[in-house]
Amino acid sequence: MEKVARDLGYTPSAVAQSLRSRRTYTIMIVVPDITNAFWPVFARSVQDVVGPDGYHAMFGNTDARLAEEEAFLDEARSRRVDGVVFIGFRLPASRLVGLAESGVAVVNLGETPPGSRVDSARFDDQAAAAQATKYLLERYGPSVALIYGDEEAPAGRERRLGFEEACRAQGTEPDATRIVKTAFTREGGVTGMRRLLDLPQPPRAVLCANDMIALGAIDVAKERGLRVPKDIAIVGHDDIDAATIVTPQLTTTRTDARLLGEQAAGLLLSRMKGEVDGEGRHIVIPHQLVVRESA
Amino acid sequence: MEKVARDLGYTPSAVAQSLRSRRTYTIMIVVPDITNAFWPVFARSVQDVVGPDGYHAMFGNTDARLAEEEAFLDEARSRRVDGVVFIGFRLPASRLVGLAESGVAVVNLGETPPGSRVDSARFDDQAAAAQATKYLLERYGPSVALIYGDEEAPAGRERRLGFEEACRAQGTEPDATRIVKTAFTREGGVTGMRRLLDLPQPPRAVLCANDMIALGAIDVAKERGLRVPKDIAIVGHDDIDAATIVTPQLTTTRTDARLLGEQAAGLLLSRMKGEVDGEGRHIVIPHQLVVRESA
DNA sequence: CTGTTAGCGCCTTCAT
DNA sequence: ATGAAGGCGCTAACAG
Repeated sequence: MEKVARDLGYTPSAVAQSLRSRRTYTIMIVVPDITNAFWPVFARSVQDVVGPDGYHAMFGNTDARLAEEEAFLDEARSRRVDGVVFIGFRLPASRLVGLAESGVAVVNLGETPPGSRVDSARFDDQAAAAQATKYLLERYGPSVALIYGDEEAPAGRERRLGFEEACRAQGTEPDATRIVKTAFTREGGVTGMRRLLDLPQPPRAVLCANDMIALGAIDVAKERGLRVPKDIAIVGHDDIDAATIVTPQLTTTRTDARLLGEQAAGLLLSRMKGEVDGEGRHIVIPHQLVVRESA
Repeated sequence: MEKVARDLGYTPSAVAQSLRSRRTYTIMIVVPDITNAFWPVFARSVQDVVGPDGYHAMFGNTDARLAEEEAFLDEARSRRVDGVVFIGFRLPASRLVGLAESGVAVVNLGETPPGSRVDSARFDDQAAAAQATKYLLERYGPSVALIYGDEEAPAGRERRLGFEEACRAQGTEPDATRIVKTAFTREGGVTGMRRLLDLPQPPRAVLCANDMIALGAIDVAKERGLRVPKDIAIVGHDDIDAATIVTPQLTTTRTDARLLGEQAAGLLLSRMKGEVDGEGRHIVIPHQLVVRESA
């Protein structure tokens, strides 16, 4: 009977099943841009963890825009997904509380208000930036600069804070003209580095808030005939594949996207399976300064 | 009334709507590995095209394995998705016919049997490889080699065919010892290049079946103190971001992932919206040899 | 124009 | 053991 049906090409409707069972076996992963090398690795690793339990993933690209962040959260609600992995650049994490309250598993990739049912997994970007800055200060002296992107984004703000924290810890008040805000892209790195090198007293070392910026900074150094790190040292953040492809290979902070994904997915899964039901759990993933050639 | 409901936090259930309307506004994108730089760009561009019409995307990573390719197709059936974008490495394209027949919009990223309702968008990999090989032959003489990956994969086979076609067209019978099969990865490029350089008569120029292989090949050339392209010329395929990050910048065939995505999504969308209903349409996307520094 | 009803496909419950 | 019924939440069709 069942066999006959299956031979006839019958497949049970997951949507009817979902309506009845109130489970969709669907999660939604909302990231700024799947095109940025970090996120595919992250997404893949989340999928690899939840897949064996029958969960499949939908993706949202917000481009770090508020409207998109809200739209995907609404979509997640509407579609009755079982879980959401979210990283908000504009939307306060508090906006996730309601979703979580309504029974969907929510993992936020960033600082998260305690006391809710929202889980979180994140890196301590401020500490990472502080560590990298300290490394630069000790090795190349007080003439350090920062190129970073979007101030609104937690990643941007935290890394700037870490940079300033490390400067102050060494007794150097961070110099505003040496903190350049552009964009988290290679092009942003080009712009930022040009601005720094055009200063009356260019810096000896530059912390870039991510590897793409660092790549652009290296482009400019080469273009001006400067040797890295001999004339100017450059540090990135993320450790994307390109970090070992570029010459000189990039010294950078490794934030392991795969590990973040596994941890986030673990939190999500345990909640979706009902193994956990209380208050949010919060994981900080360790980072690591990888010293290569550029500083 | 409706306003009150919405203020109370009510959101219509998309799953009930789907059951009723028989439309899920969901598409499934099945690729080998979202972690390979080409696919995020492709996926993003598909999403950007279908998103405005309310469609959202699920992703499947097959790792080019038959079981996964089948599993995701089954999942697509079961979930009653409105459309599928599929690239099969193991599964014959004919397996898509049934799905398409049952009313879901299907776009195959590869050669596709005519006479079905399956649409397709693809590059002509054979022609691309032939063109790149011809360039190498004209510029560096008959001593050319090929490093490629998976023979089962259409991309692998077609590129090898193109290489051989171009050799024969120049009157050189392709030399089997100079056709190395490894894997479509940087590591595969390392392995392949070592094998070629250890030959009694190493080649003067190497066609790599993708950029990752070419990156590995460049690693080996550097490690052995060979200058690229002075001592050995290297050409890639894909034009990933890393192609302009590596030194020397890679000469490669650009296959525009964004364009492929837009075209595929266009085909998909027109069918999902019922604007088209007949036999499959087939698009071949133009490629382009981008000459940079490595050859 | 507002209100009721039936059924999308499934699964759990209850009855036979 | 097999079978029938009800309802998950929605919307199209129909009635008042």
